Amino acid sequence: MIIEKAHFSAKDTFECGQCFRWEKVEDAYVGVVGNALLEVREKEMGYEVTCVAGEVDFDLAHYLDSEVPFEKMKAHLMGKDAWLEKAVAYGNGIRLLNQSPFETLITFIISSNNNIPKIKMAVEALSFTYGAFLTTYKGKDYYSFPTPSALYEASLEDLKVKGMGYRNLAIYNTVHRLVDEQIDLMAPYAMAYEDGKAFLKAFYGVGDKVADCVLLFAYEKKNVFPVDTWVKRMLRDLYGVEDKPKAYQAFVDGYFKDYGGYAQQYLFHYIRSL
DNA sequence: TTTCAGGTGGTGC
DNA sequence: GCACCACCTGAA
Repeated sequence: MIIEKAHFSAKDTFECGQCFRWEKVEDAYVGVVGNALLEVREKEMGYEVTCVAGEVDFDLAHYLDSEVPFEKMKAHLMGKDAWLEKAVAYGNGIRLLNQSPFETLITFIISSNNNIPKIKMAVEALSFTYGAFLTTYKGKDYYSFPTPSALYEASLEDLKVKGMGYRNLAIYNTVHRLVDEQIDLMAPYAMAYEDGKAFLKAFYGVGDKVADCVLLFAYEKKNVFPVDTWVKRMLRDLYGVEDKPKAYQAFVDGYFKDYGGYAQQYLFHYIRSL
């Protein structure tokens, strides 16, 4: 599969903090998605996506969010203000990936009060121990992200030492509830934003920010605008939003109503580069 | 040695 | 509601 460069860049997409299993290997990006090891390599005519090992049993174009009307969206966002204009130009190739609900839920629970290198290490450790071996590629072993039933076998202590730390309880509770209560993680796809958020926040360790990230990155709620400390700082410095919990939400709901998820990613990516 | 990092839940106003 | 704090951990 070839993706045109007009509205895609591997660096922008895989390094903007939405995913934790893609990394640059030599001159290409390599990542595990589902039961496949994918490679994205820049060529003259566009980015070539190939399956290195395993099976692509999902819609690859949809995973890469190819259906968005990028011209229209970018024109809309760039017209809003000078910051968005710069941010969209800077992160022009960002795509909001449509990721697996379970993997996104677990990895964003791990992300709370944490940083990207440590999150990546913890996710790799989980996959190595509880996932399925895919292949060895360029000297590195790759494993799929574990299923709920595989993670069910993990003890609290093992989750702790594998890099989850005190978040071990949140992971353990979430996985055990999913399996024991046979909770259907497909349900939020059909829910309105507020219902999906309540569904996710019912899991221990999931608050506003993690719930919003999962809704945006997995459940395709593309107007959701997750607010973390960086975004708070940005809203305060760029838009003069008052430093109070409700003020952020009120501003975001009003100002970033359309394409809020993309607006958040463009701005987030941009301010972190300054 | 102290502080901080891409939050959350518990506690006490 | 809102403010404050502990919490695994390791890098600066």
